Amino acid sequence: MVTSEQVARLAGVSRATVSRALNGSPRVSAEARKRIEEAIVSLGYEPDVVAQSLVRQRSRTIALCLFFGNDNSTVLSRFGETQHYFYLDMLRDVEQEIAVAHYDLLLHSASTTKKNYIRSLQTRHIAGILAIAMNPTDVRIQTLLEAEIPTIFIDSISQGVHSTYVTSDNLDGSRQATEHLIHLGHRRIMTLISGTDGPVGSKRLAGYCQALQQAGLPVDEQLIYPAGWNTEEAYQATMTLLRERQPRDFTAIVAGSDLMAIGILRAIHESGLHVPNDISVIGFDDVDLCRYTEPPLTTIRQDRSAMVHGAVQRLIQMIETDDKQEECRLSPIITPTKLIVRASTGPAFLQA
Amino acid sequence: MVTSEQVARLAGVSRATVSRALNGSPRVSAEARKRIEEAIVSLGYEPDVVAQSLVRQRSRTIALCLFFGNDNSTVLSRFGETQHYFYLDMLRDVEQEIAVAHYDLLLHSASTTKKNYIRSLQTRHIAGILAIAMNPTDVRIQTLLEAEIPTIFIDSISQGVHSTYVTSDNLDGSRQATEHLIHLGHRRIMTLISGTDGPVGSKRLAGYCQALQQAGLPVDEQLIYPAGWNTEEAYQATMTLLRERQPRDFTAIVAGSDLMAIGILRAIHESGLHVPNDISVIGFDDVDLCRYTEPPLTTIRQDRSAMVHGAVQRLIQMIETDDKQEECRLSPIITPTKLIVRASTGPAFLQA
DNA sequence: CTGAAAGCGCTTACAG
DNA sequence: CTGAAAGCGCTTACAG
Repeated sequence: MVTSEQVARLAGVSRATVSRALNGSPRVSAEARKRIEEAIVSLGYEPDVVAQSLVRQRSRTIALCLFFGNDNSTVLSRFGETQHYFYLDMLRDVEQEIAVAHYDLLLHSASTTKKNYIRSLQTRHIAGILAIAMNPTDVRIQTLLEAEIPTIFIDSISQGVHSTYVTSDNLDGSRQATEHLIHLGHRRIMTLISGTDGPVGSKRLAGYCQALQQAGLPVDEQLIYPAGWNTEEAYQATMTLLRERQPRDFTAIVAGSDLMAIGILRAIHESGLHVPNDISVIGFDDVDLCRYTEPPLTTIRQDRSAMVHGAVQRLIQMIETDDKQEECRLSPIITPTKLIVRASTGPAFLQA
Repeated sequence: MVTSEQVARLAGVSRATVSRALNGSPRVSAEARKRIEEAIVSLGYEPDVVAQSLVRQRSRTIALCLFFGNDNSTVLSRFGETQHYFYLDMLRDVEQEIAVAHYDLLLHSASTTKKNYIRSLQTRHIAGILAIAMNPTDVRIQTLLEAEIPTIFIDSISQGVHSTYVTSDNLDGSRQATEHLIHLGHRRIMTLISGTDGPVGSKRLAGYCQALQQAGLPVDEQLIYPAGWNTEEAYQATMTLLRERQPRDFTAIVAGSDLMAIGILRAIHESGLHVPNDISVIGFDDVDLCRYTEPPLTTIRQDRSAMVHGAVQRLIQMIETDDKQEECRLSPIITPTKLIVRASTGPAFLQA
């Protein structure tokens, strides 16, 4: 490995000067800077990131913390589960943004105890944390808040001195979805909804209710059906629904998410019914898969790019003000949503 | 931050002894060890990982290198593309295995030049690399080989002093798939295949041919149709196929992958045909999604767990022998595949 | 503008 | 079995 010592020798200066040149200090003469740059190129020098982290007491690394279960699972462990596909789609944008900002991304596996978890983040001198928690009451959220490491939450309404959050306008999105169905003539609109105790589910439910009320339609308890976020539970719930509700008392379904909608579509198919002629279905998220469902899924698009961009910018801003020992309370970001019409929704006139 | 200095003071020993106790050296008295352990607990001490990495000249970090395009993209950047879903499913198993072995996983974004890429891995003192390259001629494979960092490749046939690979028995899997269709009475079996210049595609094509030959069926060039690994290209290819082949000269399709099969199913649906009554379709990989396609997809399962377990064990073994300055050429691992029958394949007697 | 020196938190021969 | 000392590769007051 080439060290700064070798660069210094070749350039005829001290390691201190090499370091200054590298870090853009103004206190380096033009000649010295030139010789150093030449030496760096000819030796193929690149500073040792580990040594830099030690002396700076901070590495340019951002840790990803995904709390999807209540266990001490690994970051990606539950990505195979359909309820998390949306966040997965998000992850690649996260990596891209973080790379542009010259940070590394660490998938650090949670250790057994709460305290150790923070400690291990600290002993790695993590610069910041990007956190996604499915369960709003997950104790690890509080743990992160206490760690005093700059943290940005996605879809968790958690704020503090070193943390803030970014989320979609879930209420408005769900309102648009429901409104779309109302415009198509639907009057009995079911919603299969998840996590109404959490920030995402509760807003989506509220948006559904708001659209009905604005249209002068009653909010019927019978039309609000709870289910898990995943495809399988949505499938099971729909099967139950179609079996029990005879004659059927709804003509459309607002799904809590796209992956739930996929389960719903499957249940409707299996029951010998047609989408959208018999039942219209609308999703939420706009994952890539929507184009390939049968039929292609009408949905509400979350602006992933805006969410990720906002999240990373906020996080880096927190890291930098933290470096200067300043306090920094940043406001959250709420990104807009948008209706994407495909083929799973249609007019209600075909129904009884 | 609690340091080893503080632990040493509290335990009445030197930092050297604390370090020895921590690293399981036998040269520590029972009493000293006991006092040190107590001090560690009472102070909540955990060693600084960055400092350890510096002095050991090696961090307990494994870098993930995914080369999916020919660009300098980030690790996850192309995961939204359907052709990579299988590897994504794999990634969570990778993380799990690596966590169990007490290593961290780094998503390190590729820098611009070939040389810099290795340098930046080195300046981070990466212990090992887990690499997946879609394109067998990707120059970065060679770059990795030259880096002399322990590397395990998945699905790339690359070996060296510090590297080996793990892959499925793609030939046998594809043979099983084709045989399954032959057993169902199909005689004109199409294959939509990708990357026949690479290790995966070429083996799958070979398996298809082998099954036909063993059954005494001719290998007809007309039945081998190249397409990209992704859903969209498979969809387009199938649409073209169904349009151009009138009357249709095949009754079944062996897809290069599950995600290709999804595009194929969609094209068949849109053409007004039925799966499996008109055309049988079989995939490859057995991703989670297979259960939710319409109809559920018959496929060949790759043993992800075995692949990942083998990969991580091999990698760690290489890291450890590398630590001892020993040379270590490990043999590759070829994991078995298995036919999973669902509803997208059926008997051929319904066709003309 | 520049260099000598101290220090980040650990580990590891070396001497005892 | 144990401690003092050197060292991993860098940065940063400090003095000039």
